[in-house]
Amino acid sequence: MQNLLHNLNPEQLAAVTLPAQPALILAGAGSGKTRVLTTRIAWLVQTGQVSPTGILAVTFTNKAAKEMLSRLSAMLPINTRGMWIGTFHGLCNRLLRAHYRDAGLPQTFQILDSADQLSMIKRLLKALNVDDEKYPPRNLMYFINGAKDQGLRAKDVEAHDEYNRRFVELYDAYDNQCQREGVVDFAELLLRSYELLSRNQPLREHYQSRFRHILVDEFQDTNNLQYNWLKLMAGEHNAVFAVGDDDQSIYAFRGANVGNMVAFEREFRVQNLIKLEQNYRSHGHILDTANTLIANNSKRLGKNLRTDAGHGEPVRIYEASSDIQEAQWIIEEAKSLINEGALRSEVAILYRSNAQSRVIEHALFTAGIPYRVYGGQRFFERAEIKHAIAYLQLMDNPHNDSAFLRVVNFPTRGIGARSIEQLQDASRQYGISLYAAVPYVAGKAGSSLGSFVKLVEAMRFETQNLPLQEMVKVMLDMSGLIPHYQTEKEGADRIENLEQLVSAAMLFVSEEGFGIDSPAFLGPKAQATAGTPLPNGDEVIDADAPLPTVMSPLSAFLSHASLEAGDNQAQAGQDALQLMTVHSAKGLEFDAVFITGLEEGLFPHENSAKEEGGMEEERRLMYVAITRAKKRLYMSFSQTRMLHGQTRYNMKSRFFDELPEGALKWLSPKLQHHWFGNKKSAWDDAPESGVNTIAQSFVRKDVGWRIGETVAHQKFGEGVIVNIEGSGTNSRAHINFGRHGMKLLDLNIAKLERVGG
DNA sequence: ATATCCAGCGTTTTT
DNA sequence: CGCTGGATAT
Repeated sequence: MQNLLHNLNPEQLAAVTLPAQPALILAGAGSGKTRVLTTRIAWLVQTGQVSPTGILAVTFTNKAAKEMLSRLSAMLPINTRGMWIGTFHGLCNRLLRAHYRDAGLPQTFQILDSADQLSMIKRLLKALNVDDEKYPPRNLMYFINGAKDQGLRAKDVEAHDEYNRRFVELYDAYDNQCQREGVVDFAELLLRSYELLSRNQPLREHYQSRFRHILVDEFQDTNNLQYNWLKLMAGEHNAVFAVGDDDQSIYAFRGANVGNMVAFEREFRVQNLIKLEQNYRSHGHILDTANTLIANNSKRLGKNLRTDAGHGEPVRIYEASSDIQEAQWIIEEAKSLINEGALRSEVAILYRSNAQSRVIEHALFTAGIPYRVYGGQRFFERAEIKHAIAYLQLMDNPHNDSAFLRVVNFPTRGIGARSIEQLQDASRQYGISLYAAVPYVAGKAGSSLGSFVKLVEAMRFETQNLPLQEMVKVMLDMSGLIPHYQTEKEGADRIENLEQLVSAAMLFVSEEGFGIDSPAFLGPKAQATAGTPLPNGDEVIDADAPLPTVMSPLSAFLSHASLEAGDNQAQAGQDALQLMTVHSAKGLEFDAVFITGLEEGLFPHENSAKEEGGMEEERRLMYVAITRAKKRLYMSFSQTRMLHGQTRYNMKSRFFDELPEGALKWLSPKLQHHWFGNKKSAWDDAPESGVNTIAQSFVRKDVGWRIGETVAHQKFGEGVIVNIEGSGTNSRAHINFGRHGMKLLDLNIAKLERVGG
């Protein structure tokens, strides 16, 4: 135990060893948050205060859960089985699998990912003859998910007008359809288990008496439903240990509610509030920069990071003439960092929106520097994998209409739109799944559909009692997917991925313990004598009953495929520069970080101005970006940028005005906007020549002002001339005043001053 | 049933 | 600019 606690600072130690009471840990960036969480669990177990089965630890991502698990097994001699450590969704899935009957779900219920959900909604709208111009599927999806995240069923949603009433109706119809098909979306996993626990008292009390300690990671990211779920699990007596950082709350747009931190403090009457402000990641100037910036936010719980590391290097700021030139500068700097011995994987290039990566990628590609872009397509999201998964889904639950439609005619087997229409009519008429409706379709369509049903049934029959990876192999053989892709020109990669699916299944079996000697493979009879009672309504059984009794390996694998879509970074393996959005950088750290495109409209993003609290969220995002850097931080912005096919002239980000001058070093002379003045500007010697010539073509000498020029206005401050129209006494200019927005000013009336010229 | 064209659109994302 | 999805042509 001494080992466990040594090397903790006083605040960390205090947090780790708090009594079994509600606690809120405000953990700043790089303050050892994960360490505190895992050490707390290890300490509780090791001091005998709680058995491993009494621990419930919740995270948002699978990555975080895995990290916690692996650190724990390094700390504790005992195995971590029996602890519930996972994502909200993963844990809810576990709960629902164990108590599927009480939850009103079929044993083989399947999980829709966002793409499945959207296609299901589209299908529903079509079936109900709803105008999808008036009710866009995407909006309906947001509506449904938003309501579920608030814990609201269709009947609970208040609609104030006809339009919204229709949304509510469609929400209800959607839920009914899901129930018919035996599928649940992500939000449903949470809502369903929330409802299960709240109406089933014995079950609730069972879990409440089990989980004495509930630990929550990234608490600032919880939505209202998750918060209420936690409240239910905690009951009156369990100790909730919430760790979070309000300054790093950047997911309001998807329902996260920072207010949960304050609510938690109040509702749980938190007596133990500990701030972790000692930062072990960044050098002083970087930290000062972060602190000074975030101090501009008014809604904060209050926290100031400190470091023992010394000032370190100043934060370098660079003004580029164009996005292309910005990219070239980044690459030059990155090159010299690497020459100085930096690892490529320790250098990150961050941007606000994905579209910005293109220019940077292009430059990196040309320069032949290995790089890796995060946020690409994930393994289980690939089309060929989705098709294979759909076959597996049909084998496990043939009433999944989405899966049915995806592969009924893939590879093509002569089942066209007309056959499907007939089938959908029948399914609607009898209120049954497409699969079940097949016998009701007559004629040629009926017979080709019939042979598809026979195929699925043959797959089920052939794979009975086979290990999971063999099931996948048989499915691949019988489906005809591989021959189909063999005839495609780009099919080789797809076939390779399909083969990887077999490996994924194998890996899953070995990791999750669905091995060959697990009861699942002993067949139904052996299972019945294995002595584990099946869950039913009369008896509370714990979700720790050996999983195969509640979930077949196939069901488990399909859950895994939906809940953990796989790696989302390309070209893993080699040492490469790291490119990603600021959002995906959260939780990571790098020796050197570039924050790029720091311009009004981009970062802070223009849309954030419209939203309540939007600007503060952008500032937190900037805070997250800054605090990713350990030793060296660069920030850059550009005077012109190609966005959506047109050139934009942006002001530099307002965030520059909120940084401590003493910690900064401007690499380019300030105020270089006089492109066409007498002085030679810094980038006249730049390797590319596009910008000046393009801009020059817009010079309007007759009105005395130039496009791209920075001007100052008494009321609006500094702005950039974006366009000039008219001439002489009738000339007006569109000027981008950044935070004051775009203005159209009469050049003969407005009193403008040149800036820097 | 597949290829090709064009209109429309464009913040952030995990499960 | 570059992608997606719907509509049309072969």
